[in-house]
Amino acid sequence: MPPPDSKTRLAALVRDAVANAFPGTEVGVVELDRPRNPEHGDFATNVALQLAKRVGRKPREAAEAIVAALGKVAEIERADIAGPGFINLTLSRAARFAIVPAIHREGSAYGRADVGAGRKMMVEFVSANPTGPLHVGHGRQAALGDAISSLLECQGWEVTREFYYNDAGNQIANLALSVQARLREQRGLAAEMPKDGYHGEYIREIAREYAAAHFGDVAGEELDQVRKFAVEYLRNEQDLDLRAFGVDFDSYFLESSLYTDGKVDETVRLLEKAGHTYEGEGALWLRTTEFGDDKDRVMRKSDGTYTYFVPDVAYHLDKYRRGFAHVLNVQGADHHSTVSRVRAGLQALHLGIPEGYPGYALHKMVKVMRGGEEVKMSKRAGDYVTVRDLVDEVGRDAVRYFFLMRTLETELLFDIELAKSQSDENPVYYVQYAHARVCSVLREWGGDPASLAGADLAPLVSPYEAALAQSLAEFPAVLERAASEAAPHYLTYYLHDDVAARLHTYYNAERFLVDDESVKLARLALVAAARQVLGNGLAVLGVSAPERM
RNA sequence: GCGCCCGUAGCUCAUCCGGAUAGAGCACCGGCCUUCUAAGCCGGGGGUAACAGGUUCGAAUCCUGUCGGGCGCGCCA
Repeated sequence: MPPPDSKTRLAALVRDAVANAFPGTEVGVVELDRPRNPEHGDFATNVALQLAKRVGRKPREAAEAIVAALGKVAEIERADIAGPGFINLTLSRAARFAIVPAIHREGSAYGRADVGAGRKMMVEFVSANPTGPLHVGHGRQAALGDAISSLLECQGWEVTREFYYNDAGNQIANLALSVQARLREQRGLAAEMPKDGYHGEYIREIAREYAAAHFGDVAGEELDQVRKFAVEYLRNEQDLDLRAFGVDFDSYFLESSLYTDGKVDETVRLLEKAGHTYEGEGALWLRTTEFGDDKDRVMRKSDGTYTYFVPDVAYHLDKYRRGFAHVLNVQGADHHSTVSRVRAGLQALHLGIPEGYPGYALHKMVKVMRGGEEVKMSKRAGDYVTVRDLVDEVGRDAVRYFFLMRTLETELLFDIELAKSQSDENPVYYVQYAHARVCSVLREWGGDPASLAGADLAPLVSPYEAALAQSLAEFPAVLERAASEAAPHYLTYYLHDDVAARLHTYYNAERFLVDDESVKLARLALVAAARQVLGNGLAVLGVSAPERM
């Protein structure tokens, strides 16, 4: 394991100082912030402000007592009291650059942690129904789910990426009827699209493919056969799209298997046995209101079939039984009502499943703009932008990065013209370019990068170098936060604003391949460490880190 | 009507587990390429953080209300 970074170490020192200055006072976690203003040192803490009232002292006096108790420490060059009572800490140079050899030592493992301790975690995402190609919303989800999975893996979780697809139910029936109608149409027979049919061009394509695969088989238009063909066809198309997008799943789960394996029936029996069901209006209901839902839910309709709610509960019970005590479902926010419903259903089983199970990461939908106008998307009308379109036109890296830059709760605006015509301005290039630039410098230098691990860093004196080293030291904390909050955007902003930007600034301010050998090696060691962090970060996001651009 | 989310620069968005002067990209203005990649760097203009209260030494951040927007409220999935 890596040694604690300077921030952790400083926090511990301050904590001890507080304990010494004010014996018997509960300190809790000491927060260290990185001030925006460099004059405020490398780290600042507000402990004195928070403690002042409790210890009956003025904030500045409390700060003075803490600084006095801190005494002289090798890592800290200065401890100043500022403003209402902030304590500003300035690191010694050695402490500031200690991160550089550590990064060289750890290489691609730098930033990893072990909070997961090898425990199993399932991330379910995309889970598109096989009724059409993947659209931009699925693209956002694919990018998010994959990045969140990678983040969790970085934190020591054993992650399984699962895709759940609904291959049963009305939507599939409509798909089959739609294809069948096109098929008959193409054969010159009487045909009528179902009321809720799918009108996209791809339905005609499936019909043509079907006809080609069943040449001369005039009778071969039975619904069941058409349905199987269409589902298989679309599943394959979706897989191709996902592969082109660089997303791989560990497992695919079929909703239909819940019926064939008897898991739906078993779930119903368990719920009845637990005593939370009742008959009413010809249907079987579950009292989900007893578990936080806002109204009771129908389990079995009066026609004898189940609502989607039952297989949903059966599916999550199955996840739990497969040994996934930790599950994160990445879904569109339009599904948020299912959260309380599924959890209520699981609680009603009385099987000891935790209340917050499963976890959810809900994201807002993607709004597509074309030429300044919103593209209204309708799946049934077949009018929408696919993942394939985006990857072909904008490029995989740019699309992924763009999807990951936004917080989940923001509606994501994807301007097609902008993405296409100005793809050079996409932030991903800025980050990739920073990586390529360092590669270029190291190529030019021609030495062995591994030899930089032991470089003497004393020649590093500029503020650009201090700032860059500080940013590099924050990488593990950024990963930790991004993983625990399922928020990859923390990582995209960090790579862009804190690493790439500082690297570009440094690049413009100083030359690396200077005559003075010791200065050269020190600078190369620093930028090589930056390259490592960029590479590690981009790998987590599923974005390539090019050596040349 | 009820529930969840959102409202920050001309535009797209960060910051939000309370901290010091609210940041970045695009757009606009002015500088920087005989030098390791100018897809870059430096500087400038641009803000009542929707609005009104409250809590606090301190609020974009927490609480309440109002207004505006999105999503969800089926024996559809």
